[in-house]
Amino acid sequence: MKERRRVTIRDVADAAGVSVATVSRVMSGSHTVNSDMAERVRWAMQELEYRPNGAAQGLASGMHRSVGVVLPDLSNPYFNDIIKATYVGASREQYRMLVTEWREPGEELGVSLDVLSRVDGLLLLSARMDIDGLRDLAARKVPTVLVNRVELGVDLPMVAVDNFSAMLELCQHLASLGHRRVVYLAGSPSAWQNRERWRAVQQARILGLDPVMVAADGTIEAGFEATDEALSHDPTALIAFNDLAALGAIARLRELGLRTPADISVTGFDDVSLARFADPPLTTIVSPKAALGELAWAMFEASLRGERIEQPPLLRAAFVHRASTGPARTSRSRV
Amino acid sequence: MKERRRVTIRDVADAAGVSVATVSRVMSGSHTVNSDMAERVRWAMQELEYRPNGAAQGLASGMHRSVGVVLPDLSNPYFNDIIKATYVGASREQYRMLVTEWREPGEELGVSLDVLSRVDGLLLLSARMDIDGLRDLAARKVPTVLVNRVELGVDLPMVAVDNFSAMLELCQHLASLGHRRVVYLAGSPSAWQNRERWRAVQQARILGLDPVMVAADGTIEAGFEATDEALSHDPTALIAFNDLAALGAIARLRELGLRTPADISVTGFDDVSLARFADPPLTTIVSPKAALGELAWAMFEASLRGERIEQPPLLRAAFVHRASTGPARTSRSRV
DNA sequence: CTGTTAGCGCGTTCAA
DNA sequence: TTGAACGCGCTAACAG
Repeated sequence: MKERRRVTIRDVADAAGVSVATVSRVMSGSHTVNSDMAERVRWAMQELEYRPNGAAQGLASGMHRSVGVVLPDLSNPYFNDIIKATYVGASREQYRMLVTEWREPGEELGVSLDVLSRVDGLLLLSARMDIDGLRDLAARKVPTVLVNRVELGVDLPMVAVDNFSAMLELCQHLASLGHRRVVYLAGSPSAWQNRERWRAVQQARILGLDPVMVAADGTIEAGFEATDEALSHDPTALIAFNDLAALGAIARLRELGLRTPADISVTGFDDVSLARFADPPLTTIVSPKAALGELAWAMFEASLRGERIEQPPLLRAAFVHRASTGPARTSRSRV
Repeated sequence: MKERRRVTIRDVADAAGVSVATVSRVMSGSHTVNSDMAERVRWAMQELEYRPNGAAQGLASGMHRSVGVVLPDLSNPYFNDIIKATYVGASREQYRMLVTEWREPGEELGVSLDVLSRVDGLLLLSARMDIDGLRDLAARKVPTVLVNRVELGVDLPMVAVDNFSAMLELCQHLASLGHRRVVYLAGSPSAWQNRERWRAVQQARILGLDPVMVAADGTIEAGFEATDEALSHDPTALIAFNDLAALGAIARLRELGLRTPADISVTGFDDVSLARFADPPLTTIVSPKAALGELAWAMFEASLRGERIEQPPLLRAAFVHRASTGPARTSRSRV
């Protein structure tokens, strides 16, 4: 295992007794190469343990064979399954994944642009930048797909779950259990998914629901902390923005001596892997995270090839009734 | 938002009426530049919305300003906090993060090498490749730090948690509660952390524990499914490789009508964010995931600068007693 | 089918 | 202090 200078295409060419162009050709799988010449080249590459320099390839060809993934928060486990599915697609095509989070709202566009010189395009997960930002990106004609966000009037391929219908179905479920006074534990106000879900909850007035919104932000901690304020509205059910917030809420309710669902029902959204193992198992919406990731990659790939992409329909998310919801308790003051 | 050709350093130079070299200098913060010239350049960069081409910078300077993060499984939320902390450090230094998982054991080295042509170095999270692989990497003299793995005889900086001591402390806790017959729900056999934790559990024989190992793999599902076999050994406590497996086990126990900890105690490891919100809240080990990520980045950075790195001591992980453990039930057959 | 060569965009000598 | 010119490693014409 001796130390060695980086071996370049030049070294391979010399070792094989051919030109660098030929080496480049066998790498790209060009069929216009004499087969035993190609064999010699491959042998030399093996022998020298040649690894093409990605930066050089990118600079010369304009293709980087990597995709930029931009998301709000790396620590949020919700994105894991999406990223995973995307990664599977990407690696199948020998693509690498450059992951960036932005944290500060307002940094999102900057971060995206920054990474643009090292990738062939972008996957924007749960983008929250304003429409102008999206338009800016769209105008750059760089393959970019929006995941978990739908924005009419922006010329970008997008893939998202039908949050509205799913949430409405969940509300229907609650209504049928006799719930009326409910609190929506909100996600980030600037998140499209939050707006859709809240829109559905409001729509559910026609089902008899009487919803109030309480701010949180889709983390366990936020769900935990927002619960006290939620209870001040004397609800029979808590509709959390997502599973994490729901889990946090349940933990707080337990602390307060309130039983779920006997005293109060709680619903989640997403069906993270823990949801069904929680106590009680969470009534929630199964968002097709893997499908989302796969589809996002597929659209990205199509976009790379310059194909004109037809907008796929919103992905359906299934409602699943587990044990965290039950009949509304009859209206008497809580414990 | 008109469409436009990529603006290069040339454009900036022209707009500012200077040479490209000068522009390059102000970018690198060279102090040998006339200040109003520098000002003009900065103005031109602003005006043209100039973004240096990363690939070109990488090619010219030999630095890619990005780090490769290699891990076993993107969907495992355990890594989120580590990656997050690493990312914070990296982005502070304008570094990007190229993330890759390997899935198939045996692909790890290949994946690592593959990414090496586009990054300045590697962060190997919970690496499971064999020593020869590590040595191969070490011989390449590329900045590489091992996270969650310690391997004497490999010349690579490494940072890890003191799994052994922490697990021993946890065992001490169980022993003091009168537990004797315990089952260790194992993680991946090739994971260093698993080996360390199991080693500690075995060591705990001197504390009176009588441990049996049952295969699992550190996921909720695996913990859930391994529980039945674990019970066949009639333990009073389950020591799970990590929190996820513990949570899965508890879910299964509940299904079986066994109460935690009244009928059987369960411990986790890591203290993922859900652990304290679970029912019952998990007795576990708080691994300093953020510190791990920060330290990993710091060591990587030092390694980049060519500094000789002194091996830091293992990070201490605190034991935390919550409600999933209690006195061993007196020995009578289970329900 | 193969080799020569001109860039890709930028960092970095080396003179001036 | 500044600019001209070379080279980083590779791809993609263009010749032959």
